[in-house]
Amino acid sequence: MLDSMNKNDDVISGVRVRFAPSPTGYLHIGGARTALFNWLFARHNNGVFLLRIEDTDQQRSTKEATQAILESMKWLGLDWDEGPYFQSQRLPIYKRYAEQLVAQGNAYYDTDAEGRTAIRFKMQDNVIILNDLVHGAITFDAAVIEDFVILKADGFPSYNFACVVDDADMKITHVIRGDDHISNTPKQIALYNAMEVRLPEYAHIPMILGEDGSRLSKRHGATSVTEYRDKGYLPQALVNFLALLGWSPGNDQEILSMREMIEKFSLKRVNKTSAQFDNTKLNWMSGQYIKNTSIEELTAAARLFFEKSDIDTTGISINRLSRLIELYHERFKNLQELVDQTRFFFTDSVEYDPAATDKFLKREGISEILKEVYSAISLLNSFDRQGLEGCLRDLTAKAGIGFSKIAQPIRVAITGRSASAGIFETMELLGKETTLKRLENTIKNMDGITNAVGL
RNA sequence: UGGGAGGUCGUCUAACGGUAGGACGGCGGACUCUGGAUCCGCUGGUGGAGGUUCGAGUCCUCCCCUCCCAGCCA
Repeated sequence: MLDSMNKNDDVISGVRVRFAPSPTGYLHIGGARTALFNWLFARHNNGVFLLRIEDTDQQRSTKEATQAILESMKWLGLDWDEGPYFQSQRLPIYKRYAEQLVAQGNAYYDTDAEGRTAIRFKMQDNVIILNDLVHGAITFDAAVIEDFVILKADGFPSYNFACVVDDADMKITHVIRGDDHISNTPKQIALYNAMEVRLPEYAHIPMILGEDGSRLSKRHGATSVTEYRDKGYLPQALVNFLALLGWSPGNDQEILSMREMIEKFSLKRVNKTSAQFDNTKLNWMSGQYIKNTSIEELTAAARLFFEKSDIDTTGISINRLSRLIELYHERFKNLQELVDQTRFFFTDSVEYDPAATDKFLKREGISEILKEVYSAISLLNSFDRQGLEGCLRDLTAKAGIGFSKIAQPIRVAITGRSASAGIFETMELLGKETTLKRLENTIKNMDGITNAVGL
């Protein structure tokens, strides 16, 4: 590393860690958090972070999943120094080690009822102690662990074996992974011992659960990094949020840049308790990041996002689009919300929220009020926020009504919604022509309705 | 069932054995334009029962609950 991100004196030298997903689906947020902790640990210690694809299940592994995982890693900003290595390309290595274990008497050939012959590792009757960096010492009685397959009949290694062979071969110094692997660890330690390889350090980090406290699965809605990207979350926001699931910097600071996370990250401050993924708090954090992002940056990102949402922005200048973003800057928590809130800006056929029209338009006297608004502002020479405010406040003052009496009907008429950015700013941005047209259409529709009812 | 891990506000978290604090949410105000924006305030917790101790979220015992491993899945 040319520019060392960490100048603290707690740096461990020679650190090599890895993230080793199996390519059976998208990168989910639990895996992303495991990758993040490994990455933070590597960067904090100026070590090496490598990627290894555990594609040893020929049925379930796909090229598409591998691509999706790599893309998600890049999107999150988790760059790797080595790899990706593919276990499917290392078959001879596993075979060699497995046969050596057989030769040593630590493993044996075993044929099952279906006639498939595999190599099975023989567990001893000893006590195995795992000194975990997060959990402390954990003791296992190896006698209760059954012999397990290390090399399958198809020549592929099983998980525990491939993991140990590769971690040893790739000189991994710290194994940081989900604590669902704690129960696998005594098997892996037994393998290390049989292979006479030095053990890595272990840090088993707590799992991330769904919002109902159960293990993450598809029925929890969005669980993959890809889905959060597609909803328009900023990668840094998701990273920051994930970092704080199971780790804290030791104070009350919640918004941390990548650099700060790297500086402050320590396995000592990783806790043992699983965390439920709370989308509501993610939204809050995402909103914080949106607010801290410049209008220029947001405008560029928003344009891409609008296009992906089938909203044509080609006729809208950067200047005009950035004015829209500026108005809504503090009102959206992800780009999808921006799209939902500002659809009215891009179309002449505004979608009207029925609840909003019921509450603010389909009321007695509203049509008359809007007509007055219409004629008042159509006389304005400078259709800007100051001119509009002066004109409309004047109108309500003369009529002796509260300003919200006209603000809400106008808002619904021109945006279709009961909540929006400031009403003068919105009218200014839409422009005189569009504003008047929408008011006119609204008035026509209302009169049509009231006439029909015979009022 | 056997083995393993873990239980602090609804959620994420903090607390050398020494006043259980922060954040999100929720609720309530304020903003003579909305609120799903912003600001302010409030609410709410150590799974249960014993024990050790001047003092227990923290240490001990028993119980309860959740999750993981026990696949030729990872």
